[in-house]
Amino acid sequence: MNESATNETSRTRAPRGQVTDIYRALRDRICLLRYPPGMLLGEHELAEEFTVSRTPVRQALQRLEYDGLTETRNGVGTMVTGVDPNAFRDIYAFRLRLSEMMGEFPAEEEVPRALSTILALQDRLEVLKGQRDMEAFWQLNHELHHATNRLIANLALRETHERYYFQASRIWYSVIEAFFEEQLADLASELNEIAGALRAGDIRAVGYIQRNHIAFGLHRVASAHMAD
Amino acid sequence: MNESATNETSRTRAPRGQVTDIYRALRDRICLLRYPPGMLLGEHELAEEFTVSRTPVRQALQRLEYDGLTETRNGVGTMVTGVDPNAFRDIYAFRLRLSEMMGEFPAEEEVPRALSTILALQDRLEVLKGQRDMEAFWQLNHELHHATNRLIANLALRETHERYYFQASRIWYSVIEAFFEEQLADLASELNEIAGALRAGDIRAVGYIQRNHIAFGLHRVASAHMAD
DNA sequence: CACACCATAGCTGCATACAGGTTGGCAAAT
DNA sequence: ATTTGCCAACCTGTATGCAGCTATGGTGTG
Repeated sequence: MNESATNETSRTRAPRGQVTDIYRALRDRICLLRYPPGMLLGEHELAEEFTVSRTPVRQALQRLEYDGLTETRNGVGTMVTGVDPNAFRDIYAFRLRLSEMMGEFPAEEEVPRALSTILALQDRLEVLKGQRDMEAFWQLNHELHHATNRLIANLALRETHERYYFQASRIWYSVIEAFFEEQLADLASELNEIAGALRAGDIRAVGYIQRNHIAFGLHRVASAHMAD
Repeated sequence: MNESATNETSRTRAPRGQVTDIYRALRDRICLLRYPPGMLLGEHELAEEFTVSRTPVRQALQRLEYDGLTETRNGVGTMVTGVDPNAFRDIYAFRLRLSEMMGEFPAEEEVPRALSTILALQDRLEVLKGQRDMEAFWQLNHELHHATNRLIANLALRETHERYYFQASRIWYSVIEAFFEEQLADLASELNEIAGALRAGDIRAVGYIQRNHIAFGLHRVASAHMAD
């Protein structure tokens, strides 16, 4: 099991060292829902897995807590945070606005790379249609995010865009299973639209496409919660 | 010397413990420029000052590094980061957009408290006009920021607004002295305008006022850098 | 006198021991 | 049988020792 294959996230201010590796591994596990909300993590246990002492593990966990992905309580452990409905609405509303903003800071030179990434993702999505592989689906979403993130020329916006993507990604937990086919179709058309926009070199359009699909997802989650 | 008087910053996800105290104290010192860019901090030294071991100090320093306020190099120490002109432009452009966004998430119930805070700040600014007390000026700016920050009803936007405020505040380092009177006058009119907007209950206006004054500051910094 | 090399002091990164806190279960009393 | 109080196991928070790295100053040589 090669955990170090954290596919080189868009390093904004490239930090280095094994702490960052652990951080990324845990963050991906949380966002890929292999560590579902409410799960309790032990420092000693993780230290054993990564073959280090508790110290670097603690550092990684503290960064996760700072990101709002976990919550550490003395004498208990570190828990993957759940989904606070209020925070959830805030994050989504904010992400809508961030996506709309993307077009204001276009990184033109990244368009070719992004396009080729998107095309590759389309192929992989085709393969996915037969199965019901959640994790692969998540991975695909992640890579789409990274591809579009690189189209942002503004460092601050890019950081924020990424930050809240990770926070938002866990929210699908409750709806992912119920709406799997719909989301698959949605992602397919999103990829299509983005490919078209990139061929036209229109980064602003990419932002709006992303915004709309975030809104669709928001609607889906909202209706799922109505059903409660 | 009572360092624990870190005037209770707008706790978004209230973390507690002495690590956070140390973090806030150091962050304020950096943003108040008592620790100027390039300054080297030693863990042992800080540990002595706060009467703790290196461990909590290290945690605070790591959070500062994560915020982009410091940079830690092995074998050397932790250095207060300088001002990268590119990052500087990005942060300012982003902050402009964030301020414009404020009006979309108004926290109406906070208006009275904000107004009374602003009025108090006006009085304190009057006192300041005679002297040339940089630190008091900074403190005033900080409190203005906190007052307006509370007017944002969206947690994600509020966090981001705060995050980049702290990053941006250090940038004035190079211009603060040259433009002190101008900035004093600017702050006075900003307070006036905000007071007016708050009396009208118009939070959107507060955002636009803030946006404009950020833009003024940006122009000032830019022209100062032209002079190089 | 200039330059290169090396030793050394000081710093951060990591590991580990200890202290403080929380939880769950067991036992005893009602 | 139920409830209550206590204790023990486990977990995080903190302190400290050690290893690795960096910079600097002094020394030896050209």
